[in-house]
Amino acid sequence: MIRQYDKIKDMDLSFETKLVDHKINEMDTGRDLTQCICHVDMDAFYASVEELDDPSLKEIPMAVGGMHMLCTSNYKARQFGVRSAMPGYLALKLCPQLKIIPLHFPKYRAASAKVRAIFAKYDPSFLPMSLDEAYLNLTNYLSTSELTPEQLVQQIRDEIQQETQLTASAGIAANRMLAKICSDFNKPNGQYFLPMEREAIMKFTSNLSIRKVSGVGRVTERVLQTLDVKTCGDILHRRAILYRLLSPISFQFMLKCYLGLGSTNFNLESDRKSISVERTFSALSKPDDLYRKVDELAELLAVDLGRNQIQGGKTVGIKLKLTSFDVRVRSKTYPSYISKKEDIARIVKELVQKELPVSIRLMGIRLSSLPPKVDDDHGVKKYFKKRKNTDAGEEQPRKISTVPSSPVSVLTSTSVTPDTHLTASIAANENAPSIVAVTCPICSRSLALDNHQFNQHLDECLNKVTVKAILQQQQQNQSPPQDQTQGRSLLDYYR
DNA sequence: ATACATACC
DNA sequence: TACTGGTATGTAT
Repeated sequence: MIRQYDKIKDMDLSFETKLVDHKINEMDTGRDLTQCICHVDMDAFYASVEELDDPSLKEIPMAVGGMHMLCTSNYKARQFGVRSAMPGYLALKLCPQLKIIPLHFPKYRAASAKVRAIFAKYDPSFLPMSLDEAYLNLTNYLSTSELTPEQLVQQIRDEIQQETQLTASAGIAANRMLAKICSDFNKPNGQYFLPMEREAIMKFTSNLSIRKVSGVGRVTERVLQTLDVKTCGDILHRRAILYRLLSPISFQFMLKCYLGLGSTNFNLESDRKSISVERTFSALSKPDDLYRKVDELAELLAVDLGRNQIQGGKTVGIKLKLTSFDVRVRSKTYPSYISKKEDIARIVKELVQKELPVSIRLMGIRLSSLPPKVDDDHGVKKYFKKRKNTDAGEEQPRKISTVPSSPVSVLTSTSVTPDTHLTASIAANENAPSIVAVTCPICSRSLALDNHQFNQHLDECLNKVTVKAILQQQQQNQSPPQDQTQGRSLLDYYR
């Protein structure tokens, strides 16, 4: 990617900038500020539950988990650098006095149930993310109450503390992405309210470390750092470069970060794409042992399928982690849906067999290519539910990576007007709202339009059908483009 | 369609 | 002793 970057960093990207600005404007205008979303996060949940049972644990550094992995640590332990997701033995090196408590899931589930009962009072369709974390849509409740969002959330947190003697932190904002970030701001036992207003949100994101955004991990952070993007606000300055370097999905996610856009939709189950189970164990290599594992996992997966009301999947996959820690993933797709545990086991065994001989410490099996979710809604409701609207996008960011090249050059390369002319025209347009002759980069037509009209024209031009048609036409009319992949990203935006 | 990588908790 | 474990999904080939 660095090479790609070097190649384009000195190029004239004013057209890309224009295109991206158009997109930004569109997204900004479509912003939904009508919802009040709250993210509640219990403080050091498992550790706090353990402290309830044994208050003496509060006085010492303590963590919950095992030698292989810790799930949570109390705040005393965090002072030593003991974190969740850290192997216990390593934590002991940092903090030899650390007391490690084994997991007691039934207790955590019981505590979680109490908390969830409270959530349900304020939002019956609250969205639990794990035992200790949930999103609430407070819009409805607030509309029937005199309380401000902050007062309401304070009340909810008070209630949690009364009922469970556990503390929670919360974030209140216009969407899930922002609420999640806010819940981290005054942790532990605090809350942060980000008003559901455009200006407040833009100010908030402008200085917000990109790493705070859920979905941006260590790797992505580093990649972005290379491009001088540290905060969500930085994305604006680098928008043209990002547009050229990132995949359409990643780029759109970047724009959402910049604008502080996120989902307000709580229906996660609707677009699940796969279901899987995996287990780690002490090294196995005898085929019989492996096949026994397959049967165990197939059983678990079949149960999970039933519990989630999933009919089956056409693709069956395995994951093997060798004792060398290498990971192998294999899969096979069938014309019909696989769901019975016997069928799963049989296919998985075939896949495993091809990998023999192996010595593994983990086996996972997966079903994907799931059937489209059956909509059991009757009546008019479904017409509202089904709309996979433009923005409905969950927080689905993940992989940042390069896209081979930009679609723009292939589009402009066919236009009668050279790039330089085009950008000059647009630039002229910028400062003088008068009518200027431009060549539309999409349809190549010469147009006499003012800035507003030009944008409107872009709108019309930039829809799936038009773009597809044009790309097709270009492929016919033109000697093969230097780069076959070029049409891709632009199409993907409007798919 | 398949393999691999990153992220979250 | 020991670098987690379970699930989802984006991206490259």
